[in-house]
This record gives sequence, structure tokens and C-alpha cells, in this order.
Amino acid sequence: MTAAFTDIYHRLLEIYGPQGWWPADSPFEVVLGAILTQNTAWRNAESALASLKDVVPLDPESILNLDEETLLNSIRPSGYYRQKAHKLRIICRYLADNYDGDLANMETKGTAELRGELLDLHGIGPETADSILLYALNRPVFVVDAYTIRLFERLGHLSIDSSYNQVQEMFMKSLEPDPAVYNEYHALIVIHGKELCRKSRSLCSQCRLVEMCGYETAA
DNA sequence: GTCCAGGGCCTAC
DNA sequence: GTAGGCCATGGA
Repeated sequence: MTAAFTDIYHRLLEIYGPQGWWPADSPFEVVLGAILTQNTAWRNAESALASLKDVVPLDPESILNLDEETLLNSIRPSGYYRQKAHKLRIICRYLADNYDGDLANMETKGTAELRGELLDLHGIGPETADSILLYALNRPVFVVDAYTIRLFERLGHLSIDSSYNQVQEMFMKSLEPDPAVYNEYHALIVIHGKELCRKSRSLCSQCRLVEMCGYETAA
């Protein structure tokens, strides 16, 4: 199993090349993007982020000081904008109160402790917390999403109803704890899923990954 | 018009 | 602990 997870990573890298995630100008921008892209096309999250950047400097205090109407209007393109405005304020308050508004001040804390803190915040679930840990803080935490479960179920490595934690554990037991690899691997899985294998198992069975790997997809 | 996107919360069982 | 409903915009 370990070899398969490593092999698939190298195949994806060969097919798609390095993705260089996360597209952002700062770690804090990663945090904002992680919330804005929840169940939302990145294009729309990006649009919201750009609008927000037009009206306020991207730091926790500035966003906390923004009036509600401006915040709502800025992030409207990302969808779920009322919920997301609330979530943004919550994590900004958390960062301002606990880390002086600077993610660099989180460096001294352990990954497990930080993950627990993030998960305790309203609006931060496992995928968002792990995206922040990996892409903003460079911690070796594997990010699992719907694409991950769909792809590896089709390749016969896990059950479609596997839980987030089960899948994450499987990846992290099979791979060396290297943030650079986790970073690229998750990005590649998402890019791969977008390209061809979003809906159809039959398309997935014909995709370049399966052709290159020679893996039989699960029935 | 329908489907879905780089989820997570709340409620009911 | 988990299944279902809900949140909302924009592109295919």
C-alpha cells in the first residue's frame, strides 16, 4: 500500500507537473482563502479575495474593523457570504487575541495543539484546519477532500464511505511527513479531479493516471 | 434550467 | 455517529 501511494504521487506529478499551491501573497491570505473556498469554486473565492483586498489591508485587525455591509459585499462572489463573513471574523478574532494577528507567532506551538485550536473555532472543519496547517504554516498534515476519497476509492485503495480521519491516517502512514510532498500531492489530486474524473467513473477509468499506473479501477 | 464547486454546522434519529 | 437540510454565487 505504501508503495502505491508514493507511486501515484509520482505519476500525478509526471502528468500535471508541480502545482505550486497555495496561490497567495501571505500565510494570512491562505487562511482567508481556505474559508472563502469552502464548497466553492476557487475562481469565486479568488474574486472575493480580490474584492476584499481592494477595500482593506489583509490583516486580522483591519478585517475586524471593517463594517459588516462592506465585508458582506466584498465576499459575496464566494457564495455563502453571510456564513463566511461570520467565520472570517471568528478566525481573525482568534488570531488577533492569541497571536497578535501574526501567523508567525504560531511557530512555537505543536501541530496537534494548533489543529485542536483551529477545530474548536466555528466554521473551521478538518479540511480547512489542515489546509491552514499545511499551506499557511508548512506543517506535515495531509489534506483530504472529496476528490481524494473519490480517486482512491476508484483506484481500489479505500472505501467510498471512509471518514476524513481514516483517509488522512492512511496517507500519513504511507508517506514520509514532508510538507512539500503533502502540498503537491493534495494539489495534484484536486487538479486531476477537476480535469476529467469529477463525475464519471467511466471517464476516470480512461484517464491518464489509470493508463499510466496500469491500476485496475474498482468495479 | 440543472449541476456543482479546493465544507461545515445544526438537527433529528 | 451519521444522514439530511441548509447556506449562495457563478460558470459549464
